[in-house]
Amino acid sequence: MESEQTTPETGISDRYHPKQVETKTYAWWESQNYFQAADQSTKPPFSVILPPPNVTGSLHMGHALNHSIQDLMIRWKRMSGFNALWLPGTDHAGIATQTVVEKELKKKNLNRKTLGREKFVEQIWDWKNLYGERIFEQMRRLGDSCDWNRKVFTLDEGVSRAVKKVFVSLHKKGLIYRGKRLVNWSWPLESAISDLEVEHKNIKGTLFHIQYPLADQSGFLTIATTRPETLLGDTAICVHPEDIRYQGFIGKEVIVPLTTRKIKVIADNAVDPQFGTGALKITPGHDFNDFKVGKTHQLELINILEKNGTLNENAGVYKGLSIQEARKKVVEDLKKLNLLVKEEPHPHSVGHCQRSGAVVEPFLSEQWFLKMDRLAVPAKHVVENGTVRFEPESWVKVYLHWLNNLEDWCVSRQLWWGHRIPAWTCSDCGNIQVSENDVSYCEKCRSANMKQDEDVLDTWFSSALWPFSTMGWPQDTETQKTFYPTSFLVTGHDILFFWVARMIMMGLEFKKDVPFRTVYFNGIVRDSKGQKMSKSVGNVLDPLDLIEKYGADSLRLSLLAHISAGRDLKISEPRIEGYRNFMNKLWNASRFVFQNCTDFDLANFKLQKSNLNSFDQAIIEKLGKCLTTVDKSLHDLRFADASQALYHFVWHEYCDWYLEFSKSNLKSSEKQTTQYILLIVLEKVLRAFHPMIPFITEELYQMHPMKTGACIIAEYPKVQNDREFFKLGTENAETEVDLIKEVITAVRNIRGENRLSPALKLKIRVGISDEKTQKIISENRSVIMSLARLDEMNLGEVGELKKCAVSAVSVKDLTAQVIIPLEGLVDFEEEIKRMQKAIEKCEKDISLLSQKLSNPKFLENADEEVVEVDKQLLTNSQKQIVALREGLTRFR
RNA sequence: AGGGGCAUAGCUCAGUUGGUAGAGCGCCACCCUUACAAGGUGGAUGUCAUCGGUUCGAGCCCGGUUGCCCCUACCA
Repeated sequence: MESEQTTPETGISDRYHPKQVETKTYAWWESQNYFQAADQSTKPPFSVILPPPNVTGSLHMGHALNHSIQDLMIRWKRMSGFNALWLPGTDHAGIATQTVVEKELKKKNLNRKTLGREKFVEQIWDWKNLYGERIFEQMRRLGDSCDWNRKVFTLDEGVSRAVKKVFVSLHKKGLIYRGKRLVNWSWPLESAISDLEVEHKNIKGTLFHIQYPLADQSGFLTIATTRPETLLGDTAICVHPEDIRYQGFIGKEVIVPLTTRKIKVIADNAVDPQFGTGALKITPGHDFNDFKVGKTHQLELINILEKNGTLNENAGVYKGLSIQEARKKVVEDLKKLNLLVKEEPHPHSVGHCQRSGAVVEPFLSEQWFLKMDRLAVPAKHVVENGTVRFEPESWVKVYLHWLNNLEDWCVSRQLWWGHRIPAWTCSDCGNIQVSENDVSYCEKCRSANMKQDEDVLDTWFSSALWPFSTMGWPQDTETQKTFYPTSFLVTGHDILFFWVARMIMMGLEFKKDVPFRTVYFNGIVRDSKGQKMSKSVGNVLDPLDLIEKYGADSLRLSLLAHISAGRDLKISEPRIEGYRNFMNKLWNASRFVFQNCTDFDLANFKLQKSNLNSFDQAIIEKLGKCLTTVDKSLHDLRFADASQALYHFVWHEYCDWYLEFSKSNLKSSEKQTTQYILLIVLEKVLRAFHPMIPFITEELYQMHPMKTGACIIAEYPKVQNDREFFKLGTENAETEVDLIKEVITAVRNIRGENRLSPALKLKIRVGISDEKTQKIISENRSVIMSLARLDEMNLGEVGELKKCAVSAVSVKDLTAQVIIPLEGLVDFEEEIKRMQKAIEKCEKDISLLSQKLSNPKFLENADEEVVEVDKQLLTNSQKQIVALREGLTRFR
């Protein structure tokens, strides 16, 4: 049975309900314009551009991770006095979007070809206007604090202008050129794709050995191929020049099977004599290597394919067949002619189109290319010299290696959705004009028959300009002056080449400065078994479901608390549940504080340093250390460390101990001081935790009597900014409190090990041999008695140990023995075991430490501090073992 | 083939100048102790993959081996 309790005085529920908080809070932040950054400000700038999600996209776990990091950084910087801009936008995602809309059309029995370009593009726009910003709504659920007023779409007019300008400028510089080349062709898309869009997959293929009859009928030459149908485009046979088997064949002619064409046998080093038969058929029109060989030997180039992947008239009777069909047919026909001499299984890797999944065919066509070598040089430098920092650094090598081995980038796509290439061809004289503005007549022949290029640009072309095209470039805007270069980029390493490298090149070329200072590579979110999440496997976790179930903060923290740069992250529901429990813990701790502080008079309270007890000083000390760790971790981009430090402080320092100590202090004359410390520590924690878990912290902050406005724009707590307060914390108090905790833990331990009921109040004795310890224990008698559940505690000599459990505690130079008479309470066997174990541990320590300390080389070489610590440990262990042994003998 | 990464408690992972192995989850036991059972208290569990080297001292540094993962390129 679950029952919902609320506190009458405060009306706060005893469980945290994220749903009741999140939407309301987000709407409030947005209405107050808290996410807005200013183009001009006296504050230092901090800017992040959102890697633009596809308009077809919906929020997945990858986004959740990536955005949690960005939002953490933005909120942290915003609270730390920066003019923080998180600039959102979406990507038109050429192929992806076109595919989605085509599918929609298919349902209505339409297709893009019958619709025509103009109508089809209209349809896509309609679709985009309907669904294109769905992901922004989902981002709001996560809590992303983007400056929504600045949202950009890659096909917006401003961005389009930037794209045209860059294209024209690169063309003028001779970096963009048109060329007829072999490209990776995706026949379902009927478009070229870039090298990066080709995915290599290992498949089980077949190696066919095929005989080519010599033209002089003196015999055969046998070649091996995995793609027999391409023989229809063969224009040579090639062997290695030093291959003795084939010396007699070089220069002769063979007949291409199934045709009447005669082709030459040539020699080239490109052939590996070890592979297959050592003879290679050359098909320059359909193979990248053959294309090169064809070029050096000036071979004819035969194209046997149509754009849609069927064979053309050059394939003779095979015309109209698909590649697969043709392959089957060719093999059959070769068999009939007894020209197929061998088929062997041959595993090899084949390029597939990343988008459509089809096998990529090398295909000769006219495309636009961007020369990369010149752009790559400065892009290498800025990463080498650290102007752009990669985190983790290991990606630098990968990046440089790629830039050193660059092919030119095929930037044209035979699609309809995207930035149309700003180039016009004269139908009369063939002149090509590239221009930012529409071209109406030919500059060469004055003809008005100018036709714009049908192709659009690769989506990544506009993405490469994103850091400045979103800020109004090519116009000279204040936004750019303030926020370019951006401060921080968070992205997956899968788009290091697609996007990051190209942004660096374009930024340097057109803004003369890097696009960002730091790139943080987040890993991939995997399922609990380490598998990639995929629909077909059915292991996809939907962030929106998780938010619905556990709240956005739980999701964010479970991601943030476990990331380390560049490493993949396994996530499962039980983990998120754990962080949901933490939210509840924080909620209830706050509830406790608010309940107990309803009578606290903040306005008239004046903190007296002398009123602070050890617990107060110790918790301030711990909080200071925690905040220092958080600050350092965030600067070092160690988000997990920062999150865990706060998590640990809240649960295991503040809740487990300070709150418990406060219960008796709230009844004492120090009540007001305790209330104040309870409140102020919580208030700082809420602010410090806000960037990771914004919703719950804002909600609790709004209930907090010390709030000033909104948590989201409150100052981020830092020890340096609050020296007066943190000076109140002391190491001495921390040590004292640690000793008190140890004593309490010792009693609980004996109780637990001996299965003594928590309800049973115990009588104990604490053996003490120094005044300092004596003072601490006696001053905190009531707290110890209450938390250890005692009804009697005597201090003094160790005394009589007959039938007593003994536990020795020590913190730094403070030591004590906790002695509990167990006569009549327990089965002694358990207690004997416990004490024997403790003695064994002591013995082990003593032997290890004394061995170390008697080694002269250790004393010589080790740091003084290390030696001191070890000496202290040894002394303590020696003291402890005496009492334990004594106790054990008296037990029997 | 080249490059990179990983191997630590049953699971997921920390462990940043080398100084006696940690957390969370899970597990076991006892507890509705007036913030929280989405909780409290206590407990068990590791030849830190393997071999060798450097060192007074190695989870950490160096070299070899094994196993898994990723990237780039090629595979007629």
